Amino acid sequence: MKKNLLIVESPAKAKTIEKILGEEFEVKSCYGHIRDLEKNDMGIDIGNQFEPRYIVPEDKEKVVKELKSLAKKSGEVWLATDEDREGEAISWHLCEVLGLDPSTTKRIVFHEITKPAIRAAVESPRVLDMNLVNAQQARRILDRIVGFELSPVLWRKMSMRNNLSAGRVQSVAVRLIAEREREINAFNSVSTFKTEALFAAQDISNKPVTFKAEGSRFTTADDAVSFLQTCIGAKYTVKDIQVKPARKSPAAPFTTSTLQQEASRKLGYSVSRTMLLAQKLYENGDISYMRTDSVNLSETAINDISSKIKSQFGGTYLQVRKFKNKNESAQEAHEAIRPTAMERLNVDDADCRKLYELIWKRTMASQMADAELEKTIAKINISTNNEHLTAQGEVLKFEGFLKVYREDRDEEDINEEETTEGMLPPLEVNQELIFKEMKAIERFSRPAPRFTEASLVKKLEELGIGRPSTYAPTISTILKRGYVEKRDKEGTKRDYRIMLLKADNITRLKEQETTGAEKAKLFPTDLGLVVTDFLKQHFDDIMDYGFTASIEEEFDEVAQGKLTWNKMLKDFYTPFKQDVDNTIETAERIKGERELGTDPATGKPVVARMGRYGPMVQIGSTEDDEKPRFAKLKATQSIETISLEEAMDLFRLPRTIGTFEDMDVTVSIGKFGPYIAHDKKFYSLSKEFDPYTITLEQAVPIIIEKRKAKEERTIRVFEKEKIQVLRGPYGPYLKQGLRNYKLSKEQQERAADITLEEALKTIEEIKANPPQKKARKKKGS
DNA sequence: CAGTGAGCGAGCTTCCGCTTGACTT
Repeated sequence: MKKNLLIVESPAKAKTIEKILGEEFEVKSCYGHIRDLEKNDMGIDIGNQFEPRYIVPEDKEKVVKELKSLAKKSGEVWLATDEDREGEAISWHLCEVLGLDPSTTKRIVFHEITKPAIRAAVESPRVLDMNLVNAQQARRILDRIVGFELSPVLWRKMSMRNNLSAGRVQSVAVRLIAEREREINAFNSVSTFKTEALFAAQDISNKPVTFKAEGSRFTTADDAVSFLQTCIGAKYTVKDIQVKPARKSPAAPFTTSTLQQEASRKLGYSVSRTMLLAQKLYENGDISYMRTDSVNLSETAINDISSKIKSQFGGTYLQVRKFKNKNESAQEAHEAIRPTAMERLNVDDADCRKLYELIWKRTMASQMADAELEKTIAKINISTNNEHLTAQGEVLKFEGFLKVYREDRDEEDINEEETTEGMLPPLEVNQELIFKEMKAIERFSRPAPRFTEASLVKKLEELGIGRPSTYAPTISTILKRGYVEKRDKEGTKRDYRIMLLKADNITRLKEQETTGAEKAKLFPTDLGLVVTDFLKQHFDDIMDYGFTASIEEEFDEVAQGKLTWNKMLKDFYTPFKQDVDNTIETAERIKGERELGTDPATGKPVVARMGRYGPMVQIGSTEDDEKPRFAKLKATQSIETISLEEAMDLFRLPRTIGTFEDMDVTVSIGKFGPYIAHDKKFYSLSKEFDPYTITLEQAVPIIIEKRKAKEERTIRVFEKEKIQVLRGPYGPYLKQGLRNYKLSKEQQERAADITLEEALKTIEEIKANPPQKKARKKKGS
């Protein structure tokens, strides 16, 4: 009997399933989508009911060919792609390409790669759900329309660069970052004065300890001082003690988004690094599938985890839990991310180990008992006024899941008020306390922090925008387009006031703190801000945070057969296309201009705006007789925040800072950043030097150093032919003019002896037979 | 390789969501 062919999406999955199914089935993978819309003319016949034109992309031709020939040879073809909208569509495309009848071809689904789940699936095949397929087609076509109509609008209206893009997901992601930045810029920090007292006491073993109690907050320094004055000479008595039990529960097992968040907080990984390592672990069979929005664990997995918890910590630590997805947009085609075998505590690959451990711990904790705490709150009376102080303590009574795992929190979720920490010494009601000191400390309110990659993913997921497979690529896209930058920001120093009451005396102190320092955060560029403003102004509905959620509702209606996909698209397209046409016709070019003031020297206006080559400042206007002066903004400056003073500073380049070897040394900023020019040669400046302040004394050693480095790199020179043998990071190589040529291993070893003849011959050979670059993707034809 | 900044218009770019590899100027 011929074997049946079962097709799944992922090759790693195919291997596992083949083992489970045995003789009857050959299991193959189609590597995701096998067809896509043609790129020419959008790939859609808009006038003809939005009829899509599908093609097999070049990089999928091989897979499709193989599947076709296998399908011919096999018995029956079974489709086992993921059970969600995209998976259903992949199965339909397979039918179309392999010539299968969608109304009879066997379609099976499972949410976990376990023997019982797959056996059960094979027992009850169904056929394709064409409504679900149509919902996917509607999703695909709408995204194509939005992307391929909006992007060209930007090309027309922006004078800068020509690979700009816009889309349902990326443009909203940029908007989130842009708006957060403006919130931060507009934030007015307000300070309040937080009071706290220190008392001396003895702990259980009679050791002297101090503990803290908090009082009211005051809005002004005077109020705080007045309060401290009323406390002079006071007695402090415990008025009331409350002891309350409390519990903490573990977080759900990982989804793609929560894994990215925790790997970012605990390990400092970027979203793409996390996915790369997770992919390795998955391909190695160490973890379940890593692109998932489900928090569900299979029965098989729960049994495995349970027995591991029992053997390692004992039965009191076990608490089997079923987690539910909060998120409505979740499609739950897979399990949560978990180790495939809990007995494996670690993996060999050093790069993957930390991530694996994180997944292992989170998975264990999710099925462990609550942690039990005891919270103590003591209220303390002040004899000289009506205020009171509060001391809080917390004791862990039973560790529960905290034995293995504690979830980190985002900056923005950390509430400054929560200061419960440590234990309180034993206290009794009516006990008089030994007062040491009381402080009123100035504290400033803080704006919301900038997004990290991971906190952006969290926000997108909350809004139902994007999918587990696209979070990492979306971030790459907005970075690549230059809408957003990932960087650190140095903090600034700030004074804060402290009023100290000690030994019946009040003293005023001043201390310094650093504020606003950020690491690996997402900042919008001027380009991102300007494009966001433009899109919001003209395509408000697409930029709305609720847009995806609302069209998802319509896709659901299509999936339920209550709405036809063509009608849905028509209702969307008619007003959208009008907006597009309107915008092309009437909207002004995007400039993002901001007036900064007038140039003190000439009285001419100074503006900051987007130019052809990026953000810049300009003195005078192009209509003047005299040509305006231009200067590029520094990387950390923005059109929105640059001051007139900072702008005028930019016109200080190029500077001549002195002479060396009888020739001028000048400093400027060029295409490749700041540089020193001397004797018609250029020397790039490293970050530690500021071109605006660098001195001749600093510049000369740089010139000498670079000359020396160049000499050391040079192995041989054939002056007349302009050929050099140079030492590079990958060993010796040839350079003629501006082009580099590789030397063979054998040639590298005797680089110093290479003759002019041999060099010329090598270059000729390489020119005649250029090294194969990776084949460029051809456009859909 | 180290400057540009008007408007015109060749010919180019672009979306989101499934999936993995093949590269080291």
